[in-house]
Order: sequence, then C-alpha cells, then structure tokens
Amino acid sequence: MHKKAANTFEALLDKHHLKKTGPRLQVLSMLSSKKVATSQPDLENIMVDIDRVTLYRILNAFEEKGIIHKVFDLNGTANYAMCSSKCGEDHHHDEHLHFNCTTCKNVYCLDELELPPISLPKGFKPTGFTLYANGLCPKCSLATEGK
Amino acid sequence: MHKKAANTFEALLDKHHLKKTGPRLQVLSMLSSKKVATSQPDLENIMVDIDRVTLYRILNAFEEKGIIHKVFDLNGTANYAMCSSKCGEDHHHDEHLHFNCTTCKNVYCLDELELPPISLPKGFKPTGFTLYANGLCPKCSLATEGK
DNA sequence: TTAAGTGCAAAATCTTTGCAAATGT
DNA sequence: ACATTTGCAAAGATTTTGCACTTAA
Repeated sequence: MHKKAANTFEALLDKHHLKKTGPRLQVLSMLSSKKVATSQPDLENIMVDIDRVTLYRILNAFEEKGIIHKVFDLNGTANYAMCSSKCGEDHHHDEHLHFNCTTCKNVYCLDELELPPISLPKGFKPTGFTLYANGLCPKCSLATEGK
Repeated sequence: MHKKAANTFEALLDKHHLKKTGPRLQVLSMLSSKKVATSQPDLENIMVDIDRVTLYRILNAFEEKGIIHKVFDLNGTANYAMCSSKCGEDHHHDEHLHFNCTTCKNVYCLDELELPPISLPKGFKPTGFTLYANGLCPKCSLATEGK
C-alpha cells in the first residue's frame, strides 16, 4: 500500500514530464498524507531539508501542471492541496468548497460537495466558482461542545 | 450630491471615532467612486501622495471598523471595497459573490446576490461564506462578443 | 551527455515597527 | 494642549532572479 503510493507519485511526475527527484516526491507524499490544504510556511517548516526557493519552484510547477491547487486562506496565505482526480492540465477542478477553520486554521477541501447553481447578473460569463466558508471544523467544534 | 457624499464620509469617520484626515477622506472617496474592489497596488498608484505605510494603516483601521472589507483576488492580492450598509463593527457582511474578471482583473462585489443555502458535511459549523467566481465581466464579455 | 532541477547568494517586493513631527479636536 | 495620525527610515518577511553545481534520463 505504501509501495503503491510511491509508485503513484512517480507515475504522476512521469505523466507530466517532470523528473522524479527527491524534493518533488517529498512534497507529493507530504501533501497526499493530509486531507487538508497546507500553507506554504507550514511546508517550509516541515520540510526543512528542501531549499525554500526549490519549494517555490516545485509548488509552482505542480500547480501549472494541475497536480496540486492553491487556495488562499483567510489571511491571504497560499495553501496547497492535491488536486482531485478530476483535475487535468487543461481543466482545473478546484471549484469546490474550502472550509477555513477559525480555530485550528486548517483548510479543508470538500471536493465531494456539489455547489448549487448560481445565477449571476446579466452580462457576467463565469468560468469557475470557488466557495469559501469559515467557522469551526468538526474537530474544533467537538472541542467546544456545550459551549 | 457631491457635498452630501463628502458629509457622508465625515459622518462615517465620526461614527467610528476616527479623525477626519485628508488621507482617510481620499481613500473613502476613491473606494466609493468605484463599484469594484481595488487592489492595494492600484490604490498606491492612484494615491501617490499618501505614504505607503499610511495606506496600510488606513486600510487596516477601516477594515477593523467594518467600513471596508478585504477580498483576495485570484493572485492572492488584497482588494478593498466599501462595505454595504449592512456591515457593522460587529457583523461583517462580506458574504456575497466576488467576481474576478480574468481580462480586466477587476473584482466586482455583487452584494445584491443571495447565496443559495449550502449544506456542509456533518460536524462543520460555518459562520460565514464567501463565493468567488472568475470569468468575463459584462464589459469584457461584450468586447469579445461573437468570439 | 545533456537538459532539467537544485541550492546558494542576492535582488526585488511586500508588510510591519519605531519614532519624531504634524494635525485634528 | 493632547491624543491621533502621518511620514520617513529601517527592520522583517516574502517572493523572484541568476548562476554554478548536481542529478535523472
């Protein structure tokens, strides 16, 4: 199962004509291990052995290829998460709900959720939607249970 | 009508116990004159006579008081717009749709639009929603008419 | 072998902080 | 007069760029 995951990462890099380097595999396994988006500062702190500049370049490359997507949290900080399988180099599927917990600061990407149809004023031609919500995530909500 | 607007700005500052200074009135009249949110870089370029640091402080103060609200565009850049009348120091009403035009880069705050009710997975306790859309605004859409 | 990727140094930006001078009340 | 607010200088943080060295293919 772990082997399989590793292979998946290498296949992913192959697919996008990116070399399978240590730093890139590290980033992939890191992001895959979390169900929430990770902020760039956090990534830097976790993967101290990767140069900060290299991290920038890896994240940018991955985003361009549609391997990960970037979402800004309430502070305008970039957070990164693996794209769902629906993402492609062409079509970027990050039109889901991003839930920003005000307590633990985690950003949850709720892929499964369907956005209800939105009607815009006349003239606007939307190509994509992203919905942000903030509040308490299940874990923090539980911790505050009963006020 | 213009006089009235100026008075409105002064009243607004009074209401929030902020001194009526030149820079602050400038920012208010600037932001009020546009129906779209303005990015901080743009504000700096437009109001070159206001010190950059002063602008930071004014924008922060206004945001804290609920006079303006901040919205991040697709590039993670902060954009500012006047709050609708519904905003207060306590309750911040920026739960409307922000439309980010991919051509002219303008950010439209579509206050009037009601967000459809969103149901979240069990456990999430949302306190606020913000919806972003990107695509073509009416003006740019018109310019591209007929492909 | 060689094109792509990394790491380091350094530049360019962006944002915050401290303090003296200016300004509104 | 006095507390705020401003502007400048300078520190801190973030992001980008250039280039020599390393590494995957």
